[in-house]
Order: sequence, then C-alpha cells, then structure tokens
Amino acid sequence: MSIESLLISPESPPKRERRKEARPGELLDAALALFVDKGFAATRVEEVAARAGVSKGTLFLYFQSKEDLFKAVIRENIASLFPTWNEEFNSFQGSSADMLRYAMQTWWERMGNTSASGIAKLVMSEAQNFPDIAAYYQSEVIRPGNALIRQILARGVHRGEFRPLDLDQAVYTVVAPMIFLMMWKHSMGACAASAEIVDPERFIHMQVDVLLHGMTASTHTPTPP
Amino acid sequence: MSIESLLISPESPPKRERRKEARPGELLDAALALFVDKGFAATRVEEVAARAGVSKGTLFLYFQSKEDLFKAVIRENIASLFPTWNEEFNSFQGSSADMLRYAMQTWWERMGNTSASGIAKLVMSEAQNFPDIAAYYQSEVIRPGNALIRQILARGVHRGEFRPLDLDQAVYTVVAPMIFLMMWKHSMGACAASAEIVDPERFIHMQVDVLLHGMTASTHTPTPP
DNA sequence: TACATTACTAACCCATCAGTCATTAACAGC
DNA sequence: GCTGTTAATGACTGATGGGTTAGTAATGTA
Repeated sequence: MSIESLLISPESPPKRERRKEARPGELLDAALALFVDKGFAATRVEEVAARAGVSKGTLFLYFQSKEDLFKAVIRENIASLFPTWNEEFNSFQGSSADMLRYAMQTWWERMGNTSASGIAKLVMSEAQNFPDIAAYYQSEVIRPGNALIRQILARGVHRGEFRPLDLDQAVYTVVAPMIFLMMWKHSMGACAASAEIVDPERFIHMQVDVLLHGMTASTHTPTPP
Repeated sequence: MSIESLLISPESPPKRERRKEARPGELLDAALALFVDKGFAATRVEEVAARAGVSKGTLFLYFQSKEDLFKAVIRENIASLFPTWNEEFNSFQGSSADMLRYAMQTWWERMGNTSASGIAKLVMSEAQNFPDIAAYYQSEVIRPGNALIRQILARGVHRGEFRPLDLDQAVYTVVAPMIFLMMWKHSMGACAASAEIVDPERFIHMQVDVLLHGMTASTHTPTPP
C-alpha cells in the first residue's frame, strides 16, 4: 500500500482505473440515461463520458462515433426483449381477451415504465436524421412486435372469440395507443405545465375495454359501407 | 428601364429587393418546410434564409433567434385551426357515430395531410428541449382539441347513442390513434426501408370501426373487474 | 527493478453554425 | 438629380462540440 493511499481518505478511488471489460456497459448506461433525458443531439459525448466516470477520449476507444454509440444503446436495450416474450405467449392458456389484456399491461410494465420507452421515443424523434437506425428499429423491434400482436388477434379470430378482422390493420389498433402512451410520457408528459396528465393504468384499461368491446364477436349493427 | 435589364435575361430579378412586409411570412414558410423535413436542430438558419430568397442577416432582422423563429412557426400554423372547427361541429346534425367518423376523417384531411402534422411531430420530439413551446402547444392545441372530441362523445352518451363512458379517458381513445398516425408518417413512415406502410385511410377506417363497435350502446358482456 | 504493453487522459484541432456589424444598394421625398 | 433613410447583405466572430493524438500511469512479466 502506498503512502498516498494512507494519507488521503480511505475509499478514495485511484485516479486511473483500468477496467476494460466494464467500460462499454457503463458508457452505454450513461448514454441511455442522458439520451432519454435530453435527446440525442442535445447530449454531448463529454457528458456521457463524465457520467461513466471516464474521459472523452476513452469513449472513442470503445465506440467509433457518437452515432455508433446511439446504435449500440438501442441494440443493447431492445433486442433482448422479444425472445422471452414470444416464449411466454406461445404457452399462454387463457382466453384471447385475457391474452390481449395481459399483453398490453405487460408491455407497459416492461417497456413503458422502463427507459426502453425513452428509446422508442428517441428513435421516432430522430428517425429522419438516422435512416439506418430507423430501419434497424423497424426490423428488430417493430416487425417482431407486430407479429406478436398479430398472433394474439389471429388466435382470437380462429377460436371465434373475436369477430373476423382485417389483421393488417387491427394490429395497429393495439399498437397505436401503446406507442402514443410512450411518446406522450416522454414529451408532453415530461412538461410540468401540462395540467392534464394521462394516467397509464387507466388509459390502458380503457383502451383494452373499448378494443375488446369492439373486436369481440357479438350481435351488433355493422357500420354502414 | 436600365441598360442592364435589357442586356440580361428579361425576368432576372433584381439582386436586392426591399419587401419588408413579405419577408416574415416567406421566412416562416421556409422554416416550416425545413423544420418538418429535417428537424429543428438539423436545420441551419442559413438554409431557411436561402429558401426564403434572403441572406442570413436578414432573417435576424425579423426574428431575434433561431428558437424565436421556431416558436413563431408553431404559433403561425396552429392557432388558426380551431375556431372554424368548433363552429362546424356546433351545427352538426347527423348521428354521433357519423360525427365521430367525420371528425377523424376531417382531422386527417386538414391536419394529417398538411404540414400541421409535421409540426405536431416536431413539438412532441423537441418538447423536452423547449418546455415553453410544449406548454403553449398544450394550452393552444391539445386542450381545445380534447375539448372538441369530448363534446362529441358527451353528445353521443347524452343521446343514448354511446354507452356511458369515462370521458376523461375515452377522449384519448380517439386522440391516441390520430397522434400515432401523425408521428408515424413523419418518422418511420418517412423511412423508405420500412416495408410495411400504414395506409392512413384504411387505418382510420379500422379505428373508427372498432371505436364505434366498442362505444356504441349495445348488449354486451362487460369486462370483468 | 527493469522493461513491455496498453488502458486511459488531457490538451489540442478544426469544422460547423448561431448571431453581429460595417457597408451597400434600393426607394422616397424634395 | 440629390440626399436621407433603411432594408438587405455577406464577411466576420466566438463558442460549441465531435473527433484525434501525444503522452502518462497502471499492470503484467521476468
């Protein structure tokens, strides 16, 4: 133990730590938090580095560019979600109505309430400026997500629980309110001045309620052509 | 007529025009187009000036700053919409179902298909960075918009055409898909790689269909508590 | 303890771009 | 025409921030 470490406070960390393994993860966490909080363009790489307890130069040792960092953040935080979801729903036993309700509530618990929703908002906000990120998100998140919803609806229709549906469109009936909710939370919702705040739980409850009323097979006068 | 104007092409515009009245409007139009197309941060004020046929210095004669320009664009393009709408719906005669369908289709025709939808997307994207703009949008657009929808739903419930609804939540049942559609158009929709494109007309048709099925007064097993 | 390797840093570079200002040219009144 | 006023310009500035690199300190090895 050196003289210095005895003179200064016991838990003072060394000025330079060498932890090659831990850096990328810590940088990604820092970037996620800051990107979600301030947006991509408004976040300086030096801030990200500082939050990760590292200098700016170090960041560029692990990521080629700021945009590269952005892509890595998305990959890290979204890609891993769907495999488990698919599994979970393949073994679902209850009614299709319960399944849809469960899906939407779970969506909010595991995405909406986490920083993953911030990423979704970020991607939609910056899609024009980063077409390849948009394309990546499209193929890795949106397509599998839609496929999952579609499965549920198809199951309901096949079992006679839902009335026949144009599945291509009906999928968006489920997706749209969830996307809206995530966007809202990270834009108008963050604005303190907004007096009317959308309460996620009540919102989802109402959405499911109307959706199931609207899609369930029942005697009802159809809409005129 | 001067010698120069005879020598060069007939319709060559003079280098410097003095049109104090027309400049602000032209600058706002240019800014609107570019902001919607490229986003706020990614648009350079010099581009805006160039598109308006003017130099950068001139822009700063009419707007204090880039942010000031942004605010002016929003104010200019949003404020004027609601008075006519309110009038239109106060004199509506048909059923509430028709009214709701008409409202959503009209929304798309007059906002979704115009650059107003681009502004909505912009505001939601940049809300964190411009809290006062978010607040302004909240009070000048969202609140009156919600009030309008709420009126329609209340009318339907009052007339016995819709089942009793939690209006505070039901409003968002209508609003969410429209916001989603506008966001989508200007983010993922603009990305050419996105194979699945949401078709606005079909989307709205399906939304209205499910909504009316879901909200119309009819015999139906309610959702369990 | 000497040396080699490399994770890490801090100072630097430079392109970009919002905002300024001295100068210029268009127009009005005489 | 002449002259005063002002709309318009474009070269300039200053700050910001992404990316680079020469050099430093931590660690391993013998």
